[in-house]
Amino acid sequence: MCDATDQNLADESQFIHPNIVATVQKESPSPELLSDLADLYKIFGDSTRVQILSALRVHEMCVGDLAGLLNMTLSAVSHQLRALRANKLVKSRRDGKIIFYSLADAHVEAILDMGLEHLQEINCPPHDPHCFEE
Amino acid sequence: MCDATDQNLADESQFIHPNIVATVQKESPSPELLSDLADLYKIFGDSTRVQILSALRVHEMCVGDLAGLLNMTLSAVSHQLRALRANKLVKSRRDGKIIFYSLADAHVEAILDMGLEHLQEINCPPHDPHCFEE
DNA sequence: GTATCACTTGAGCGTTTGTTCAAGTGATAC
DNA sequence: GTATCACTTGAACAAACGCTCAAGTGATAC
Repeated sequence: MCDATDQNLADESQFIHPNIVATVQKESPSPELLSDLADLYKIFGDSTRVQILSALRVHEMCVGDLAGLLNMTLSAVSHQLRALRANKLVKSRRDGKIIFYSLADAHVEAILDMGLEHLQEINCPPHDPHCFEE
Repeated sequence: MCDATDQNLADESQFIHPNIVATVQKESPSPELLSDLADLYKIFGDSTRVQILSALRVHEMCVGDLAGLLNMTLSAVSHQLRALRANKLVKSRRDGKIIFYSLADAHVEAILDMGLEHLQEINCPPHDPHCFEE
């Protein structure tokens, strides 16, 4: 743990509220970890990849069927599957000539659900007073 | 240009496993909703924005302090705050000349936590000795 | 009024990203 | 062996993205 008087970064030179900045510096995760977090969300931040993940959530699928479902080329889907594989969000098994893809673990589903929940909240739910205007 | 066998449902025409595709089509959310979901995650998919959100989670902050904390220009931070505002992930209040930003609601924290949890699972799962696998 | 502060906004620019196209790999069938 | 199928991969290119710079806005102080 850090000393409470340690303000070597948030001193009086440049900050309007140095004490607040010092507190935030202490309590927020490191920029490196947050950068990894951003990289993870970046994978979910594409329509094609989210559609693939959402489809695989229902059933394992081969690349050709995924391409037909999304109305995209085999190559485009394969490129995105590569990104999903690299980030361990999907796994694959081979059966003869066909390769079946499926979600890597339950965490992927949880992340999808979390986002869908938030979307519903944002779109002014019927009986929720937390509906901002503008 | 579509061929004569192109149909709106997954029949025997182009798919290797038409019944699987049909099931997925029925059970997966619409492409429009999934596109909105991708747009939401896109906001979380940038290191600067995640750092801002993570900082605001600890305490409300003004733009200048955020810029100092992240070691970025006022303009760069303001541009990202605009994106966060547009997606209702942060809210602001004015106090004289200073504008304080804070997280819009608890859902934002939950999404951040979900991602951080997943990162920990990926790096060193408790029962899996498969660390540093590639 | 002018000046300053805190912040926003638009244009410009280099970097990143996602798709297409063409070529290549690995497995099955003959 | 050759042929075909299912899929992958690398290069290329347009579109989207994030930062910088300069100008602009709104509030306070004088």
